[in-house]
Amino acid sequence: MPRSNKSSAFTTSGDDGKPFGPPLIGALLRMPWDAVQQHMLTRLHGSGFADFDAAYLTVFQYPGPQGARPSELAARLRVSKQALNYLLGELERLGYLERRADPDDLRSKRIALTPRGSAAVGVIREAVGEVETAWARQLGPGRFDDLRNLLIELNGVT
Amino acid sequence: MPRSNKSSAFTTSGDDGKPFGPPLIGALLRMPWDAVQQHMLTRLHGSGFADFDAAYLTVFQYPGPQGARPSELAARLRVSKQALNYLLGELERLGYLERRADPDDLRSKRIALTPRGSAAVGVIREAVGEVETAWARQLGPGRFDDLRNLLIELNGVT
DNA sequence: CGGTTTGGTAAAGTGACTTGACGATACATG
DNA sequence: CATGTATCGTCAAGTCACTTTACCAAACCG
Repeated sequence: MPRSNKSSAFTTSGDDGKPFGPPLIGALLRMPWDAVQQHMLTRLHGSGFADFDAAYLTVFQYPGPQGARPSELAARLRVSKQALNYLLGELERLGYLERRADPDDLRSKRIALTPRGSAAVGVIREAVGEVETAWARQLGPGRFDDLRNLLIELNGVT
Repeated sequence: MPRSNKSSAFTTSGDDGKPFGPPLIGALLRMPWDAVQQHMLTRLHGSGFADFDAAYLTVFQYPGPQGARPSELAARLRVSKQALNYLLGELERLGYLERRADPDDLRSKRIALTPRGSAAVGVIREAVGEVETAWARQLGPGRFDDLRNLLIELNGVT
């Protein structure tokens, strides 16, 4: 996030004496999103990846950095290529990935996950899966599928 | 947003030759959330609040800063009180709010929105409402209500 | 070929954070 | 009442994920 995990507002208090309005759609999306993020970090830190900082999650956003060129990935993540390169340097230093020469273009590089990086990806997936399981149990499986399908449709629009 | 509009990952690419998995629940929540945030900022910047930075949205998170004490708000937002105080200083300098003495506790302050601050809150609400309207039209009104209700139930759990 | 665009990087600066320390007020206990 | 302790806001210094500016080298384009 940019700064990583900080972020934003979605609805606000009533002024003065007035009662609050109901939570609006922004807050409703943000809060479970925060919960997913938090669970991913907790599981990473407890699985041998204590050096995995919240900021690095940006790089691993769907569909992940594997095989991408730094410029392309920076554009996808909407940060400058310098900012991304800083994060890639940290991740390379910690052994999560490597920047390899691209045989097809001598100017370019390709990002390759190391075994350690792939293992971290596995933990992230597990963590997300655990959250999905917990939510499915809470809502009931059919209704969780409804939620997922509605979100997929919404993402298609956005 | 922290950092402003950047943020985090939720699912990742398949390694090497394998195909990608489907978008997981994290990504599905993050993407429309980003869209809401972006629309709020766009509307603010186009409505006389060009100096409203993305970082300030943090302070206006539901249910907003009105009447809160800085320490309490910092705890709610999970940032240090120093970090919040920095943002409050900026927002006070720009005329969005004031920190007033608390008559009940001489150590404490209370945050009060200025008219300008309340106007910005109004624009934020409008912006969220516009997004809701657009999504309701896309999904159909009944299905948008379903989405909202599922999210409310999920937030009740979290 | 020569001019322009594209990919990565180095350098310097910014701003939203952090931790540490502090004085002032509130509160709890003897 | 006195005295220790917890809490409030703030100052100061440092960190780090960014940004803008500037480059060089390779690719592409006529």
